[in-house]
Amino acid sequence: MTEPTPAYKARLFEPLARQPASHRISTVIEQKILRRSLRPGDALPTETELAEQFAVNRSTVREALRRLESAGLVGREGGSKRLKVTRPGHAETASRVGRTLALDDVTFIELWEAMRAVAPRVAALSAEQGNAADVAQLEAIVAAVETARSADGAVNQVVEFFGKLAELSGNRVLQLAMQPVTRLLAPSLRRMIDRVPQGRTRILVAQRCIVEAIREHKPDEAESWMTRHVQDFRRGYELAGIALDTKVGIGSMAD
Amino acid sequence: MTEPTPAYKARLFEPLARQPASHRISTVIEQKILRRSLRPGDALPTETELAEQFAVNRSTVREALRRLESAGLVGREGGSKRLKVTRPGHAETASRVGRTLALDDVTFIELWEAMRAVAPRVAALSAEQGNAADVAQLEAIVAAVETARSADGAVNQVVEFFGKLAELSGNRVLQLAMQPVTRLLAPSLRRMIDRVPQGRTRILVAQRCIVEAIREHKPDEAESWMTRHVQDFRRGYELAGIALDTKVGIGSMAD
DNA sequence: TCGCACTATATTGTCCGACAATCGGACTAT
DNA sequence: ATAGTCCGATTGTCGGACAATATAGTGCGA
Repeated sequence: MTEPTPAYKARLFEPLARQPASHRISTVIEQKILRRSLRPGDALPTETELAEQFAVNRSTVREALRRLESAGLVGREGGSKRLKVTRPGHAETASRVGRTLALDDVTFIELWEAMRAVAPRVAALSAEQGNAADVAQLEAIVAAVETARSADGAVNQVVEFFGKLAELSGNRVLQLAMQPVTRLLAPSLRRMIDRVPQGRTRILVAQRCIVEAIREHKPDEAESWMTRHVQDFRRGYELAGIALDTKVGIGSMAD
Repeated sequence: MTEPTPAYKARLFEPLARQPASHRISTVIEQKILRRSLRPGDALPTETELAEQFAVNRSTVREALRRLESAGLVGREGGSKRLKVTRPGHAETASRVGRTLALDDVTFIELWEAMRAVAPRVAALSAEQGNAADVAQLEAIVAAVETARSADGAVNQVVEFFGKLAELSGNRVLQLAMQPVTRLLAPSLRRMIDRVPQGRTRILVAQRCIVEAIREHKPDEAESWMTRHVQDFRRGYELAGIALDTKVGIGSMAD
């Protein structure tokens, strides 16, 4: 599946890659950025200059730039005209991951498993790191979950809760891992809340316990509460009578 | 931090978004793909046709296409000329995530925490799912780790091991989460092996135990062995005298 | 009728030159 | 200092052009 080479025929030569100039150009610039020769904030040369330096037409340069732009490696700040080197924002990367997963028809249970793996550790780390201000922010979100009038609003706040938690953990890897998962899980959560009336209050209880554990810097408690919380989510989902292998849709991709 | 508006001055109007035509075009096509009007495998119209339909110049269409190409939403199969709709490959998405993290100067400890969260669950799931053929593949990789002559070779095989494990788990979310992490962790592992001679054999022992647990369908054992394995990795790292907050570099981005 | 070489056509990658819109400054008047 | 004006630089888009080559026919031989 991951091996494109047919096993029955050893290939002597790779198909020599004659990449279009535009592609090679974007690769060169990309490398410069990844190797920090070009640093975030630096302005790129103008299109005309680049065209001269690479000795190609400006149109060719532009195609390369569009590619880098889409990769999030360059972009504009404000209404500016010049392109600058930017570091790909987490939000954008996360949304790209979400897209990949959604197009892959991942199922609820796959997302849930990821949640089960990551969320408890995130909670534990947050309990180690969190300070009073952080806890206050979490409490604000929990309050918003409670008072949200629409189910959609509540769901969004729950997503926020996890996002903030990931932020508090101080771990950008876990943060980036969690973001697409929660976003894709949101529609499922929405349906679950609709069909299981007590679901929302159970969420609130769990959140309060987690926040409490974080406030008191008890990682183990935070972790175990989060574990229970995630388990609960699945149970609610089953209770709602939705199949675990339901494909999550694109509904949540609100770029 | 996330609020660019100065607090002291309420902004009355949003900056009105004048998107370039090429950008709007790529968005339109992207939406068609995400909403499954265009499905993977479908061929896009030719550039000339698109230019006619959108009533723009071909150059403009091309810029839009480069954007989509970079997003992994369209691409070519083989040496083909026509662009086809493709689902963004996991490999590509994973490498993009890796890039984002690397440019963010994530530290060893952050990656390790992610590993700690995900890997044990992956092992457990694999133990539930794995069949004899899968186990054989894992054993092959373990053997390769043992017989690898160069340290680099061994490290690559270890990465392979985790990759295969993630594949066996049948969970594409965890698979996608794990891939960038292991790849970014590879150089650290390399250095660790260099400095801690017994590291390699410890890895082998752990891998054997994990494979054994998978063969016998014992998720709990697989999980706890993996937990120990990951803990061990960290200990080896500390033993090697490398700071836990060492930034991982771009070294592993071998696109 | 099938398979294969060969040709014609379509399509892409790149180039050239052009132009309107507008952004960044410099310079000026209030 | 602020607002108004002017100008060069830069981007976004356009139209047309051409070589290279993938694709589709087309015809030929078995």
